[in-house]
Amino acid sequence: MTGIEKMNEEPLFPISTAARMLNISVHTLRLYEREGLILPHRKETGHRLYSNADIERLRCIRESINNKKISIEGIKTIYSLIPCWSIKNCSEEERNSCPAFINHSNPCWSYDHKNNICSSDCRECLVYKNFSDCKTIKDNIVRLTT
Amino acid sequence: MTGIEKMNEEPLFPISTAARMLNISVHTLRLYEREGLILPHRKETGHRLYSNADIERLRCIRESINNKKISIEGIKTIYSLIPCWSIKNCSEEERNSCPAFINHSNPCWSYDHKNNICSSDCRECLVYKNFSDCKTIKDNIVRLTT
DNA sequence: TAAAGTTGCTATTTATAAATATCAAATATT
DNA sequence: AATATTTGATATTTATAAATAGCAACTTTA
Repeated sequence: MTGIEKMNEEPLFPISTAARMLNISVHTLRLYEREGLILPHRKETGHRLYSNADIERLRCIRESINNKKISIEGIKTIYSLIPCWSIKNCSEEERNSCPAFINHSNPCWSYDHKNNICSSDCRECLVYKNFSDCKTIKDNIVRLTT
Repeated sequence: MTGIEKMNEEPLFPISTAARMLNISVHTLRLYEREGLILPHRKETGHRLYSNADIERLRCIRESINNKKISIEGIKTIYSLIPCWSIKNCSEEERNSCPAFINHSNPCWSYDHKNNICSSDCRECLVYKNFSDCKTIKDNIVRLTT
C-alpha cells in the first residue's frame, strides 16, 4: 500500500463533519450504514470516523441514488454481485456455506463471517475497498471473465 | 432446443391479454419495453405478441420492482452486468467497440449492434433468454468465475 | 365495421423510498 | 461545562418513481 492510499483510508472525520462535507444529515449517514452500504471506522469508544475514501464512496452512493436513480435495494443487489468468492479464492466448501455466495440481496461485507476465510475485518478487505471510488462492479466482473 | 422450451417462446398473447394476465395496464407494459427491460415479439404488422417466457420475465421484473424494491434504473444496471462478452466469446477488438461492454447502465440487448457479433435478433440471444426466469445474473457470474 | 392494436405526447394519480426530524438517556469530546 | 457523539425508536416531510389515464391519428384484427 502506498503512502497516498494510506492517507485516503485514514479515519479523520466525525459524523457531523462528514455530513457537512456531503451536505446531508447525520441521519442519512446512519441510514446508509444500517443498509450495509458503508462501514465507517469506529473508535474504541464507538464514535464513527470517516476517511477520505469513505467520503468518496459516499459520493458514489449518492450519485447512484440521486442522479442515476438506483434505489438503495438496487445498490445492495449490485454490491452482492461482486465476485468476492473469486477475489478471495474461496474453496467450493467455503463458497457453499457462505451467505454472501448464496444470497443476492446484500453486499458480502454486511454478513457475519464466522469460521470463514473472510472472518477478518471487512473494512480492510479488497472486496470492500475496491469500491471506494465510482467505478462499478462491472470492471471487476470484466477482469474476472476475460 | 426442446419442444417444451419452444412452446415457452411461442408468441401467443396480444398486449391486452398480457396486461390482464399480469394484472397491470398496457401502458406499464409499453413502459417496461421503452426502458429496455423486455423485447416482446412483433408481428409483421407491428403488433406485440408475448410468449409464456415473456410473461415469466415480466413477473420477475414486477417482483423486483414491487417486492424487492429495486428501481427500474437499478434493474437496467444489473442487466448491464451480465457478462455477455464472455457468453458470446467476443474478441478484444469486438469488446472494445461494443457499447454493451463499455457502458454499465443498460442491458446489452437495448443497444444497436451494427457490424457486430451480436447483430442478429437479441430476442433470440442466450444472453437475453437466460433471464426469462427469476434467477439473477449472479448465477451467470458465478458460473463464469468459478 | 366495431374492437383492439399502433406511436407519441401530456397529464395525473398513487405509492413509497429517501431524507429529515424529534425524543430520551447515556457517553465522549474539547 | 458545553458540545457532540452514541443507540433506538417513532414520526413526518419531501421528492419522485411507478403506474395509470387520456388524447389524436392511424392501422390491424376478427
